[in-house]
Amino acid sequence: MTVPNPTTASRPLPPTASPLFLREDEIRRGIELLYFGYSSMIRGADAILDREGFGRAHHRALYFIARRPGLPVGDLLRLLAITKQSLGRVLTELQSRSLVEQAIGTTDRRQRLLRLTPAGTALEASLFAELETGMASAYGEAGQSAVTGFWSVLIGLIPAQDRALVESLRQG
Amino acid sequence: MTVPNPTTASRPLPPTASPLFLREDEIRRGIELLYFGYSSMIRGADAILDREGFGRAHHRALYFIARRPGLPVGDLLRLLAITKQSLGRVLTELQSRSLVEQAIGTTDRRQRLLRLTPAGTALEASLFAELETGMASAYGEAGQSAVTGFWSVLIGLIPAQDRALVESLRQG
DNA sequence: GATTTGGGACAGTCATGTTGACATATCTTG
DNA sequence: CAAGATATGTCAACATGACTGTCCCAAATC
Repeated sequence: MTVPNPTTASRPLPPTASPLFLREDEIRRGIELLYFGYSSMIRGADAILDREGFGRAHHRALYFIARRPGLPVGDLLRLLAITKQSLGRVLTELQSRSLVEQAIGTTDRRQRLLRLTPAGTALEASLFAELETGMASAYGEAGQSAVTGFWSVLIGLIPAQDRALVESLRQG
Repeated sequence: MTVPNPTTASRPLPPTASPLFLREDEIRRGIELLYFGYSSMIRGADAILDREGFGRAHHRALYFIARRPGLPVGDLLRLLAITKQSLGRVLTELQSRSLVEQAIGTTDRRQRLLRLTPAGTALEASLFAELETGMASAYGEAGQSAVTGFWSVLIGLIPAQDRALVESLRQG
């Protein structure tokens, strides 16, 4: 723990409480806004998913395959941080609905490279549009420098050894 | 929809694609960092929850009761945005483990006002410490102005009619 | 007195995660 | 080339935390 231990409730208001108290409130505010912001962002896509008979797990798979066409199964597994069995069920469903297809890896023939079919691309685009609506208006309200701060705090939340994985998604 | 519809993949690189393309990448970066940042933040508490035989639903209930001692069940329901039945099970478990207790409402005797027992306070404090570790170091790395931006983008993600609920948690 | 509201409880279902074991194809290395 | 490591898929069994729908009681409000 890099910080002294502030207990939560009924602190008896010591004379010098103010900075520590404010800090805890700032931490709690971050926790809460992150929780509600995240929940709000994904809520928009849920109606589409329901209509299609899918859940959030399907959405996450579609999202990352859209983002990185040709993604091997193992990479997707590491991104989602779930077990092979959980992912397997989701991928089987997406493939049986012809939203995702596989190709044998070129350099490593053990790999199955995932990509969206045209139907999958269309569904992912409609899901993305839902998220985008909220995110774009939040960016617009907050302004560019706020967006930079938003990113940098979130990056700081990700353990150092996981950051490369996230950065690997970036545009290129 | 407040924005034109940018489709995701295989856009045939029109001459003026660059600004739109960059914007989509910025939106996707926000989506991804929010997903990974949120996941990273809560992952720390999971080990404690496992050890106690609880799940994230219990954590969320403990968190909000700690944050607003004397919270009525209905308010907690609105914060968590789950059904009464789902919350009921969680509260029953927390009460049977003597972490949460109820009192009859003073102004409205139908209400059940929730608060943590000393044991509940201790557990919540240990869970909070896990979240705090990550959040405090992310704040420290990013700096105060980034934190402000972080908050303001997240607030922008929350639908206007829900913001009052979130703000009602603030310190006071 | 009638209706609404706050809370609780029942049964049943579903989505999504888990563990552990095992199979197959392919790549890498001694 | 043989042996081991890796990428993937698949099975059974299970846990959690959501859901819907229905019903109930007590207290507040009209």
